[in-house]
Amino acid sequence: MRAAPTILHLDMDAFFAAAEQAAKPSLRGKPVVVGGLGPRGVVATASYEARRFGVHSAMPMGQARRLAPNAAYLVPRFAFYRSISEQVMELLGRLSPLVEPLSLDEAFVDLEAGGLADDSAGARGVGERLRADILATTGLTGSVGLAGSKMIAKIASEEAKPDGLVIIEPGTERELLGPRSVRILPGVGPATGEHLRRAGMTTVSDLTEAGEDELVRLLGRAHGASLYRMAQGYDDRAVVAERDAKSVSVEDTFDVDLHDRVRIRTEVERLADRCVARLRASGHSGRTIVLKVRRYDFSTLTRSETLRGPTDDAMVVREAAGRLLEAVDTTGGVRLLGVGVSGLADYTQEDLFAQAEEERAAGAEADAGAGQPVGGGGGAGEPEPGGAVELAVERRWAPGHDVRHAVHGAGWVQGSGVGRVTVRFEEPWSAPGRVRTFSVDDPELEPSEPLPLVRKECPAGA
DNA sequence: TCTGGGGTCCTAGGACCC
DNA sequence: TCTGGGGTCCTAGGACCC
Repeated sequence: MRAAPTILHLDMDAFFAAAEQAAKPSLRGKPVVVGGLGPRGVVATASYEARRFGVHSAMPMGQARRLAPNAAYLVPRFAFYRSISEQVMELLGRLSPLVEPLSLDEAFVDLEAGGLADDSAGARGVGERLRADILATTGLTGSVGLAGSKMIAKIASEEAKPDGLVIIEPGTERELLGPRSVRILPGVGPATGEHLRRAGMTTVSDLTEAGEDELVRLLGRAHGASLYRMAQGYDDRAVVAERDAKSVSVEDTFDVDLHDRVRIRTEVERLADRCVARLRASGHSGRTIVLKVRRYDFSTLTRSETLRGPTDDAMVVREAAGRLLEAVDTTGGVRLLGVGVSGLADYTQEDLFAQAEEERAAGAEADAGAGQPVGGGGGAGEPEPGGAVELAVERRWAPGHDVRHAVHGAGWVQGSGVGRVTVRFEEPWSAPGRVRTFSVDDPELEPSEPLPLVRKECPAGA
């Protein structure tokens, strides 16, 4: 809590969808929906044009398609969004050493620590300059909230959306929050909101009137106490630059439920391998292996096992996940499987060698007991069940992905099916382009990298 | 065409230890 | 000698966030 609004919250506007519109001139001003395109996909981000049809994040894709049948539907391209995000975070880093990213498109910045602003007018100047710089370097808009605390800065950026800046002056928080729904407070989601409503509390001032004891009784120690403070506009959480990862996990939802135990087992092993790859890439090893299973009826369970020491050995994680799976009833079918590792330790070379040996020994004991050694021959090179070729084609020509054609130049996949792929030829800085259709195995067509959204350093006079 | 994927934090009970 | 109290670790589940 500070006397000047020097905590800045930046939130990029409809980030994934806006990035796609910036890359694809023909989509500007049109409804765009980014998300999973499979039968069980959900919306990640909807452009403002699509939101007018009622489409929003986390909505099932099928529902979005009914609401906005003429929108463009695209799969997310995380590597592309990450590269834009890095440019934005770099700009934030120029404002202060204290930058706390919350996701690819959101961050807190402590302007006081940066020494660039110590009052309201200064903060506004920094915020407006930041928005201009973001637009100039990425071609995208972001909204800025400025306040004396994280919570209020975040509420301010929400009010500023889209493409705006809002300052909430310290001292005005309580009157601002009082009449608002409890749902604007961080940590109040559907369940807590409903809980509070049943207790007769719908606005923030209802919470302050109820008092801390009542909220603690209703919601538990930590949640109740923190909610009471938030409701009074009191929030002294610091902006924290570096936070250590606590877990790494991967999960897959399958287009159709899995029933075959053998198939389920191989999927778990695949997930274990992917999880370990991510774990190692992050420079960690971990001690607790978690298996997640979502059944046909959406009921979800987790089973975990803690090893004697941290590991980043794929076989160790596979075997642990496999043991956990053996104790799970999968009759009726499985819609999602996940494998995670928590209890992370920093990776060190010596540890790993010694621990791998130790776990191998422990694994051998366990196998002897269970009588179920992991079969040889399993692994990445195994033939896929039917549809592998179609799947590869789908991935290669996924909607929204960039391509290059030997004659027509740069473009992106608008759609594909029955052996054809439709490409729109345009670049971020060109006029909307025209569409052409090719065979999926046209030798002149190949996938390519995203183009920068803003043209670098044009030669003089351009 | 009903519900993604990657995380964080909290609670609660039992085991175990002092 | 019929029943304490606190701390930590582990497991499972749930709420929430983007």
